[in-house]
Amino acid sequence: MPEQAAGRFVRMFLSKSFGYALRSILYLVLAHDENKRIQLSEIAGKLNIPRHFLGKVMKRLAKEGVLLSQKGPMGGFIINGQTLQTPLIKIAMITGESAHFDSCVLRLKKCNSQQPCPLHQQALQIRDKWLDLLSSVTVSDLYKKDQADFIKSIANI
Amino acid sequence: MPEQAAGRFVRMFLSKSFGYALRSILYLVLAHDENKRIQLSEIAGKLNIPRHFLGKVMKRLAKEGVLLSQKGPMGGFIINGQTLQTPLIKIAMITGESAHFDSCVLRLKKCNSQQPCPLHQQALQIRDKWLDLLSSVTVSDLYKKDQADFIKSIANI
DNA sequence: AATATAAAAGATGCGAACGTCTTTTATGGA
DNA sequence: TCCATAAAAGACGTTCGCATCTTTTATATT
Repeated sequence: MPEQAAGRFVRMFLSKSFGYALRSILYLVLAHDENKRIQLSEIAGKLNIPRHFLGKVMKRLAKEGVLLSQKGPMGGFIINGQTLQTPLIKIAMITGESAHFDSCVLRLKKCNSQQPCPLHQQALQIRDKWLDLLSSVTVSDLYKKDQADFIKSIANI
Repeated sequence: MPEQAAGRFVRMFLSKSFGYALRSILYLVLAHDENKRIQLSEIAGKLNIPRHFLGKVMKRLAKEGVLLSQKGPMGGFIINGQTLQTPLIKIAMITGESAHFDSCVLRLKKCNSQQPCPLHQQALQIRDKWLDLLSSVTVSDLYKKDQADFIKSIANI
């Protein structure tokens, strides 16, 4: 089973909004200059993200305290004390709007912890690994690990 | 992070079509009677699956050889020699129509094996565990493991 | 051969994630 | 105080997985 082909049939990913949010946050982190706010149009332009769509994502991030926003002339977005310490799972929760997660990965209706399907435990373990990973990794972890490659990831379209 | 809440924000599941396919196959396995074909309306009715939608799923399964179909009076669906040996990943591939899987779980555009993002390896490992599980488990494995609970899972809505 | 049956096939509709456009609100500066 | 700027907010459009309905094709029975 070629990895690329198989991946198409199993969904294990985050929303597009999540990707937009993460890349925008990293952009703000890299471009951070004390007191200088960065505007939506710059972020959307540099990262090639639909501007108005990104506006909604950024609004939610600001509302949740992951970053700061300011209206008006010289306004824009800027990181705050929380930004670097934000775990990825928080960004996922802020941007994730899909409410239809079935606890049984096989979609068997009567499957639960009391009456688990044969895959229940193994599937839960894998999902928990995934959640643990997103919970343990923060924005600063990403920023630190391999910065050179990272800047490219962000700046390039 | 409560497990149930977190699950809503991370997508790791199979399509509805997959669930319909799997449950229908298991139904055919359990209800199997030499030479007696089972009709779409019975399966859809018993499993509470939209009939016409299931028709398309079953058609694909038959076309791929996972089971047999026959038109006309006394027609219907029936398992064949392959059915029990079918790994779940095959059902996922047949029923999976989502073609938009990004190799980078963080949706970073420049992330690949040459230039991996900080989560790339860990995320791939988790995804591979998930793919391995689906590749190693066959229909007969599900059928055998805990049959009593299973029949309930299938027969109940 | 004619008929009834059941899957195959195709047209159409729905809802949610994703995306675009316009209007409103807040704010720094003239 | 007025104006320009930039985010906030909300209306509207698009796409795709999911679902429904109708028509066509194949086949067992008469």
